[in-house]
Amino acid sequence: MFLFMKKTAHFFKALSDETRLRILALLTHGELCVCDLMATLDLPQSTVSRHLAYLRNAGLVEDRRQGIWMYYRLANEGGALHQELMALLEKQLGDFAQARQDKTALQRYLERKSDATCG
Amino acid sequence: MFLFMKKTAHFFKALSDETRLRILALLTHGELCVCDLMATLDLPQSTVSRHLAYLRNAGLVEDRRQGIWMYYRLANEGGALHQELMALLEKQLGDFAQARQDKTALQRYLERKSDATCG
DNA sequence: CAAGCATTTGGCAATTTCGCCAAATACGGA
DNA sequence: TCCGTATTTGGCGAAATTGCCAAATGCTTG
Repeated sequence: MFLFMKKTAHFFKALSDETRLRILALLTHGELCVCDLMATLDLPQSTVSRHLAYLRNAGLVEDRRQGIWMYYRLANEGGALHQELMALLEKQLGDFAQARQDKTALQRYLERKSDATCG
Repeated sequence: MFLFMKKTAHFFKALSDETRLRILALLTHGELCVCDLMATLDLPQSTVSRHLAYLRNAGLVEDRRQGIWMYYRLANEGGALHQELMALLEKQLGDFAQARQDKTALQRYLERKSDATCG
């Protein structure tokens, strides 16, 4: 049921910030831990956490706790508009210069990351 | 070229307000004058004008001056993301309760409107 | 339960946004 | 050019947003 404009406006507001778009682009490659995101984006934990909370409230991501780590992934529930919009985003987000850069940074980080940490 | 996140974020920000979504929904029925919009939405001219300016800056609508009247319509230029998003919106905006209500109000207003005014 | 790491939340300053009134601007007609 | 109508813009206060630091919370392990 995605019939209320207020909710939809909130949904779009969640998409209206560059940092959140970067996070969503990274999440199109799969579930990630907060620490992965802060390392990749080079932002303080609290900033990343705030944006993730914003995305969760808007229904764009879902979280999962595993021990001390919180994993976030793209949400796949939602109404028709949500579904189609997410499909569109997953298809297009990778085209952004910033997203490509972030993807490289993520890969480099994941290679170096010790198995002892999350994931 | 819709490759810059900042621009895309701004685009989504334009979609993140209920009043602007209502305006866009009305414009899916065709070009409208500012006075049509303010009568239909029951909002002051300045408020409508500000939202239209916001939408124009974000590339979502185009304007056309005819005498003293300004007509606004949905923009059809833009990159792939813009195009697909607009198609999605035009398809779905009519499903909102508020949009249906506004559409009725618009029709009623257009019937009563004197031919002497705009349009 | 104490320590330590991962994460969230409180709070602050700077910026943006929103709705509205009032003033300015744009245009057409007398 | 002056007037009236349509529209935009300036400016105000209230509210939301953003990024960050610091403090609080959650969870696991000893």
